[in-house]
Parts: sequence; structure tokens; C-alpha cells
Amino acid sequence: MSRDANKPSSRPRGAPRRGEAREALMQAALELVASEANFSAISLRRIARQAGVVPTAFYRHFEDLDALGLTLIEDTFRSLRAILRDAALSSMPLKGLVRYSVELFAHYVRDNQLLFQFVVKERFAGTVAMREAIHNEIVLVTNALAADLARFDEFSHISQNDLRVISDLVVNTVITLSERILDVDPDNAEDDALMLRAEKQLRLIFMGVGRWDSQPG
Amino acid sequence: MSRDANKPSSRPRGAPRRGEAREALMQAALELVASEANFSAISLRRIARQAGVVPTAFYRHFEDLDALGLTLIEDTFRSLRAILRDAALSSMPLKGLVRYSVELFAHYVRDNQLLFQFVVKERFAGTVAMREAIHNEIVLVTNALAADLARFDEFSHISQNDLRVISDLVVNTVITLSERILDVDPDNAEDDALMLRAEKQLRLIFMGVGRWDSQPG
DNA sequence: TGTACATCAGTGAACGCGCGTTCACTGATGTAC
DNA sequence: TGTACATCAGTGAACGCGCGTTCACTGATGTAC
Repeated sequence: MSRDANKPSSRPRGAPRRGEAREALMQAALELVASEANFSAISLRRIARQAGVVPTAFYRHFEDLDALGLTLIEDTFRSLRAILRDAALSSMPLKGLVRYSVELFAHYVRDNQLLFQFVVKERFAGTVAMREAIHNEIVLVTNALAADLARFDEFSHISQNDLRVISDLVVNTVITLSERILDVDPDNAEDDALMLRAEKQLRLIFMGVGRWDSQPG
Repeated sequence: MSRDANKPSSRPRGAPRRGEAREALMQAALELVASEANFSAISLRRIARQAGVVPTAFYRHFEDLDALGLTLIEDTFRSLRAILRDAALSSMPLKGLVRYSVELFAHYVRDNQLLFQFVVKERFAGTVAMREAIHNEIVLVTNALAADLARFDEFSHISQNDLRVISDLVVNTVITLSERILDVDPDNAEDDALMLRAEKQLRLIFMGVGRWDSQPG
């Protein structure tokens, strides 16, 4: 039991402490979106209620709901970019890279379930601003992957453009994996099957790359 | 000019003729979803207004908005299944199949732009019932593709399970293509680039299949 | 061909509700002295 | 260490609005005779 719980307080039970409302609103939005259809289906008032805050307090932290949504997207990808940077995939041997990457990514999606659920839903169903923000971030990830692949000798026969085409296919496959992981109970056996399938698909793609000729004539 | 336009009528200009309201409501929903974020963001009253019908008329044709959404999904896939059946891809030579399939599908998506836009948006952002309906239909398409592939000699060394893994990757790649086609202006040059990229990705996959071994060990 | 009637798609008024946003306020916290 | 004050996060009442849904209705269409 925390000390606070024993002290008399004018602050309602469960309400966020001063200065924590912003985080509480973001978390509340994520929770509601995860349990409902999507972001446009939930109201400012419900988010405030879930955050334990009065509706008008919302405006102290965000201009409107759009601003909150964009902040959630930015946060998700800032964190994802950090993970991908720290993973330093390009310094690994190609052998084993696929399995390692799939497991890393799957764990990361699980650890950030609510954020990814939000992004998956808003990627096509969000406002134009949100869709563009997500799209731009995915393009950045794809470009980074293409640059990483270019460092491997195994891909020296592939043109820069084709490396982007291949990276695009890889990224889409990994996105599909994460969409599926989010649909499945965390400690379900199905989870392993999803990862195994994605792994097979990525190995299949890289097998094709071995035979690929960037200058067909 | 139609004869109706010359006859005096108590029916308001633009309002659907008797018995056409159901179609008008479905079309109105598609138009509004295409111009807004998604289905959950539009109201029964706006759909009725767009259809040129009074809100209560909606209940003559659908129990609620959910029922309308599910009907749109069923219609989309009934039509798509018919196209794929008639295309009879499995009776074609494998050579040239990729280009033909990509072009067929791209044209079909363009011709049914509003329906596909609806499905793309609701695939992850819809109600549970809508998401399940879409998911089940995609599984059916994937199974059908696996069965088609099994008829080719080129794939005789692939296990049934691996054929499904491969079909899944192909279907996902084609879904991604259609999502992108819907984001782009119809007579834009970018359109060809999208098709070319998808074509390359599919050829890459089938190159991998040539080297694939279903019994590694 | 004409008439009486049943059907039922579409109407229009009305309801209570949750919504986003405004406004003046309160009172806890941090800072200057 | 104590006091006065500025800041500003959070409050609570109030507003007008569009919403989904109900209900009794109207009147065009198709059918039986």
C-alpha cells in the first residue's frame, strides 16, 4: 500500500497527480482504441473519463483529438527507430539474421501492444494527417533496410532500386506479421506458428534474391 | 433526358425511386467512407442524407449500421470471388501469369474503387464482426490460390503447407498493391510504377520457390 | 377494363443523450525576496 | 526559514448540436375480382 493511500487527499481516487494528465490521456486513448473499433470511434469525453480527468483538462495538453493521435504515432515510431538502430542488424552475419530479426520484432510488438494496435488501425482508417505520418515513417524504415542490405556482399549484384523493391517486400511481410501477432492471445501456441511462417516467407524472399538479376537482357 | 424528368412528381429532386433506397444507402455509405476516415466515423443520418432519404427509411432495409457494413463486405468478396473464378488462372501457363494477374487485379481494384477502399479501411479498424468477415474471405482466397498453385508441375516439390505459406505471401503482396493503387490518382504515372514493383516482388518470390526445399535436413 | 383493398417503402415530428467547446473559477506548486 | 505572489493544470457549469431510435402517418404500387 502506498503512502498516498493513507493520507487524506482532495484528489479523487485513481485520478492522475498534477502534471501526469498528459500521459494519462495518451494511455487512456490507447486503451480505448484497443478495446473499440478505432480512434475516430472514441470521443474526447470518453478519453478524459478513462484518464480520470475532466473533459476540459484535455485542452491543457492537446489542441484537439488529431493532435493526440499524431503524438501517439510519433512516439511509436521514435521508439521503433531506436530499437532498429540499437539492433545494428547490418553488423550481423546474414546467416541467422532472419530468425533473429523476426524474434526481436515480435517481442517488441508484444511489449508495445497498445501502440502498435493503434498504428495498425490508423494506418488506413485514420485522418489524412495520421495516414501520411505513418506512411512516411514506414518509408524511412524501408529505406534504412535497403541501406543495411547494401552492405552485404550477398547483395552486391542487386541494383539500388531493386534493393528498395526487396526491402519493401520484407517490410510488408514484417508488418503483416505484427498485425497477426496483435490479433492473437500472447501465450497462445499459434504465436509460434505465425513467427515460423513469417520466417519461412523471409527466407523464401532471400532465396529469390540469390537468383535475382538486376540487369536482365 | 429521361421521361421522368419531364413529368411532375412529388418525389424530391435526386431522391431515389421507390425500391431503390437500399442501393442508394449502400452507395452513400461507400462514398462517405471514401471521403472520410472510416465507417465508424460516419452516422446513420449522414448516410441517409447522402442517399436522399429520410433517416428512418434506413430501418426499412438494414437492422443497423453494422448490418449495412457487413453487406458491403459480402458484396465485395462475392464479386471478387467471381472474378478470380472466371480468370481461371490455373489453366494458364506459369510464364506470363504474374504480369497477367497483377494487371487483372489492378484493373479490378480500380473498377471497384469505393468497395475496396471500404474493405481496406475496415480490415483492421472495423467492428469485430466486420474484421472477421474480411479475414475469413482472405483466407478463402489464399486457400484457393494454394490449390491453384498445386496444379503446376513447377511446384510439385513443395509441401501442401509450404504452398499455403507461399500463397499467403503472394496474397499479402497483392493486398499491399491494391492498398497503394487506391491511394494514387487513377491516371497517374505512379500507377505503373506500383504495378511494376508488385510484379518484381512476385517474380522474386517465385524465383525463391524454385530453390525451395520442403524437406530440409 | 375498372374498382376495392392490402402491402409496405418512405415520411416527419419528437425524444433523450452524449458530444465538443466556452468560460470564469480554484487551488496546488514553484519562485523571488 | 518564512511570506507574498505568479503560474497554470485541473474544475464544473453551461451552451447548442447532431445523434439513434420510436411512433403514427401517408400514399404509391401490385393484386384479386
